[in-house]
Amino acid sequence: MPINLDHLGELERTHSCGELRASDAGREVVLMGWIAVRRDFGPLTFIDLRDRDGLTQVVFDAEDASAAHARAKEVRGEYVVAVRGEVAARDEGQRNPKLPTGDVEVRAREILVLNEARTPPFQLDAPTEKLAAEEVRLKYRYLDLRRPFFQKTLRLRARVVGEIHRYMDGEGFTEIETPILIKSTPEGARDYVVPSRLYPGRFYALPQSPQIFKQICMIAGLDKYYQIARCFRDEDLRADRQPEFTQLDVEFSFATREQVYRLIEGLLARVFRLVGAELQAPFQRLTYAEALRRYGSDKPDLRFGMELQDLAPALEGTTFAPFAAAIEKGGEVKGLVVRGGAHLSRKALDELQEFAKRYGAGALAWVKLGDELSSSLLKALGEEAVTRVASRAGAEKGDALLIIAGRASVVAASLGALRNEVARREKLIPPNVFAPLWVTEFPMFEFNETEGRFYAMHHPFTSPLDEDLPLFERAVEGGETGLLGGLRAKAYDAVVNGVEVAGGSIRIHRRDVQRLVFKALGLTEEKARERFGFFLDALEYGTPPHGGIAAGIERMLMALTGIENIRDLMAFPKTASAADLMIDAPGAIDPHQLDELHIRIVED
RNA sequence: GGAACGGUGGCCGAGUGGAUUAGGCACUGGAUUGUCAAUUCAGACGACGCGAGUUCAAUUCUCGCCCGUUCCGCCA
Repeated sequence: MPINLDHLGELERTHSCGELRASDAGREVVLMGWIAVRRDFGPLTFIDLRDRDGLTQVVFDAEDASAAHARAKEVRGEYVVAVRGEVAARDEGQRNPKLPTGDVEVRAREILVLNEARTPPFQLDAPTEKLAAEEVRLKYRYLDLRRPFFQKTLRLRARVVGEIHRYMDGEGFTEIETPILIKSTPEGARDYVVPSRLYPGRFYALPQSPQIFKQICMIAGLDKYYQIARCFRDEDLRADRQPEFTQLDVEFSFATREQVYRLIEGLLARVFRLVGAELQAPFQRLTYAEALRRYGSDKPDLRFGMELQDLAPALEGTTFAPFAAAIEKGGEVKGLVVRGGAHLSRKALDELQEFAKRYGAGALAWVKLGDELSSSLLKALGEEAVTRVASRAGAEKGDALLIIAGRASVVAASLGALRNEVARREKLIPPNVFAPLWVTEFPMFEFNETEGRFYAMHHPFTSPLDEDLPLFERAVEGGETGLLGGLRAKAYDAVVNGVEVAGGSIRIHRRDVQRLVFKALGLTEEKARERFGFFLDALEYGTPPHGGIAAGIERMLMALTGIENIRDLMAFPKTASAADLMIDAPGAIDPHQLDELHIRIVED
């Protein structure tokens, strides 16, 4: 049934719903917001009024203000109202310690109903475990975002971005915008593409990152560039990946790696201070090779130990086929010690094996040092060998040892993932700890087995280590292609708590080195010209040495808050199949629009 | 491209080869002067994701598809 609405008129808010305290008692205030809940006691009615700042309890007393009280009976959940009244300190026993405003209430003299609301499709104040499915919440995103959780995280996000601007400005960087409609470049992720109306059959691409433009800025003498840039990648999604996301993009001239490290350490320290966390600079450093060897990951979570142990030395001469084969073929046998893991059940170990198999592991062997020794390897190796392996790994009484054998890449991937999984399950990750590090010396190239050729691990503009340059020349000009896999790049990632928050490199500024890279990638001079001609030209007009980094805003927030889902850190995210459930995108377009764009749809 | 898990009223959630198909929240009306996820009484609404198959009978079993989440591949 319809309710007659009041006009806001010239009435103005005096306070938000989150800021009144006992010291405000006696003050006449005007609050505006949404009805969170109404509690009706007949002549006495309470309303929790909500806005972005919090909740304030408003009391309507039929004796004090009968008109307002009657009006308050008509409002329902999510109605929008303005309340004028007096702040009153609550009596002992009536305070609500759960609310910052819980020591006061507003005794209403007047209520204006500014808008009504349909009954919401889901409960905004449901406890986390009873929260409506994300599918429903994404469809009604504007309601979901009213929840304090999003009000809080989105404002934190804004504060982070604000802090970044202040820091970069203070460091003398110039904010420069680069275009969104650009051209598709080969390699890297799939592009999102925009058809051109004026050029039939031609397309713009949305940037995967402003990479080339920021290097052009360096060639242009802008010296210190930054931008908070939207990036687009048409690849399958994950809990930490969205088709569009935001990066702090940075590039500066005459850059050394050490300067980049210092800049970003300062930035992350400032940003993390917003949540009261102190990051110790300089950050620890691990080379890519060492990170993989010790943690099985190029973004190790250093909040806990549990390093991978090489068990091959304790297995010399073993006849146990899986281990013997792995070692013989140049693979590895490695394990990780789970402190206090002897209690792990057979079922739990089976689950962990299933987990490891996703990463290509053949099997998961285990040893438990409980009251008595138990192990999946007891029959195959015998008690003595099992004990030797366990002691080699550093396992002690009460521990468990998890072992995987196989190709080095599989052992690293599966044990690295297992390390995180076990730490999470066994609660071995200390709370409120932040462990930042730099991973350095990434390989220049990565061999793609399916395509039988090398790809740039970072991107094709990444500079090799100076000392690897002679090797690089030999590999490319001397045809010793096999050497490419061993070349190291001036590339680096910043990692916090296992989250890759930033990645970058010193770039190539010399035309001759750039030529070598293209050649190594199998790009002919003509192909390179066709795709990057303008850039290769630019490189020949006095390019300063330069380098930079890009830091994912959402990734930073994940590390900062511990929130594991990127969708919870963006206002309007897409589903795992890249759909927007609120606006129902992507959508079909008008045949007339298709004509204009010279596009015909082919049904398959 | 592959895999796992899930889809039951507006929301959460139990359940079953067959019967009037739990319960809670939300909703509507009443009672109610200190609640804060108020309480209480009454009421109304109304669902088994879609399609095919098996069966006398399918929300339940089978297959395919769609949607959501997570993971592998992919993401320079």
